[in-house]
Amino acid sequence: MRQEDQQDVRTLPLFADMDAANFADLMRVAYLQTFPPQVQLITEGETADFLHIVVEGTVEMFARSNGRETTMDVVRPVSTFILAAVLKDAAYLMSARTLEKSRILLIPAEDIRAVMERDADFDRAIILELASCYRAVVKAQKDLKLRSGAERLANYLLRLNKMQGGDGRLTLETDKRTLAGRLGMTPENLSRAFGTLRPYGVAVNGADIELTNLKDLEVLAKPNPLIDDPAI
Amino acid sequence: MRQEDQQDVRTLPLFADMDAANFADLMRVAYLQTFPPQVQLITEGETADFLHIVVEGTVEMFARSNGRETTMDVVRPVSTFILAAVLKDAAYLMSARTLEKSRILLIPAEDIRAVMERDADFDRAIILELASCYRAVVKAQKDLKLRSGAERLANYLLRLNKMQGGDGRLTLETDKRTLAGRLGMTPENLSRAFGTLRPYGVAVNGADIELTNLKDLEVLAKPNPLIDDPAI
DNA sequence: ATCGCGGCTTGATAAATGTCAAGCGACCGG
DNA sequence: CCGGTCGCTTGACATTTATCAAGCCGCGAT
Repeated sequence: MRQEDQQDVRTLPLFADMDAANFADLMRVAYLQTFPPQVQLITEGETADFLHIVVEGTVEMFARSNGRETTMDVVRPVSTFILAAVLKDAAYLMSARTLEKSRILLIPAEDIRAVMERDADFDRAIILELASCYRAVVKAQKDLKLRSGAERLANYLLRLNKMQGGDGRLTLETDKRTLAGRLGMTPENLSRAFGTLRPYGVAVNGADIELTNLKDLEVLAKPNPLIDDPAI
Repeated sequence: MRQEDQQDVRTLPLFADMDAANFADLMRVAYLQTFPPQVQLITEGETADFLHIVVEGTVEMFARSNGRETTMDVVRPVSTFILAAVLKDAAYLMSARTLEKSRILLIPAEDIRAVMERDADFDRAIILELASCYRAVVKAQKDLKLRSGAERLANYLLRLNKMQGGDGRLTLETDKRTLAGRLGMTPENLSRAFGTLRPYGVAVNGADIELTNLKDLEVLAKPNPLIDDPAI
């Protein structure tokens, strides 16, 4: 494992404050693996063997039931996923697959739990991380239950715009099929939602989007910090 | 505060393993308050001053955006709510109101955070509690995104049946309006969903429900432990 | 008992969303 | 260059869900 990757992982809030020796222990038992696109990393229902950290690439979290499938989240570097299952030593609730070539750091779940037993700083970092994850899902649920499809798309675009510099020019992070699932709609409906937003200054060219009338778009989207602000 | 209530709170996983002196400290600064029905306890957007624990009664968690409102959860004794906001010292993402006369234990947020700094057992209990809360919301999101309204109702009835003895006779815990919001539909649609389930052996009489054909109902509902099993 | 209110249901209709099928256009391999 | 695949879009249609309006029913107050 490259020193540089290790540094990146260390900067994660989850690991930043923990004891150096404990961090070194985790890195010793961890291993880094590179996966091609469209590889399923974990499957819902299996028990959590490893904490996963996306060091490079993109990972989609998804879930199935009946015959249906939906995207739950898209994870980009550098961040962890399925922390809760690892801590509870429980079954994964979501599956994960790579969307592009990705490097994933795998830390055995039992080692995470062992360090948790002896490193109080790590515990506090875990608490804050879990609390943030929890709040993120609550926000996603409010988004789903309180907004229409077009409104969800509009707010997503406004958030992405802010993340990418806020100049009104932005690029989608995934293909539109995945974006549709994430927004809780079908790909066909996503196309139509883009159509609905055109009069509000949303110009689409493949994955490149231009927002030429932020004011009107915000009137439609009615962004709400308690749903859309990732920092809260 | 009654000794009996204190014992009930102590049995919560969150407090069960913590140091006795620290628990006593928390109980000393906590205060118990009784509220009539339909009192709003907290408002989304305000910062988290207290950890709330429902000792008796029922509390509805809800959220608003645009002009819409939805039920996020219904909390019954004995359990905590808005733990994540307290730990992060952040704004509430949800509002809460009593549905019936309720006794609520309030513990100042700063005291919770102070004990968290010095009690490692408490930290581990918080971690498990937060991980459980997180997984509960993930399950709720899967329920919303992967099932139709009637399917959500069918699975809800099956879960409630199990919780109330599993003999096919059960009583709804809230009025139907609140249940509808919780299931992500309008009250009108809940009525129609009950109608859809009648051929599957669901007999409704006010808040009393009888399930006379569990087999058929399960074929329709297709329950999935990774959504419906609260223990996982 | 009667009135009125609130919770719930029902019907009619509209809006949102999903499904199925077709077609366009970019990209890739032969 | 050609043919095929794939992602996306579009149209027609079905289904689901929401909205609006009316009515029913049980219950408490008068």
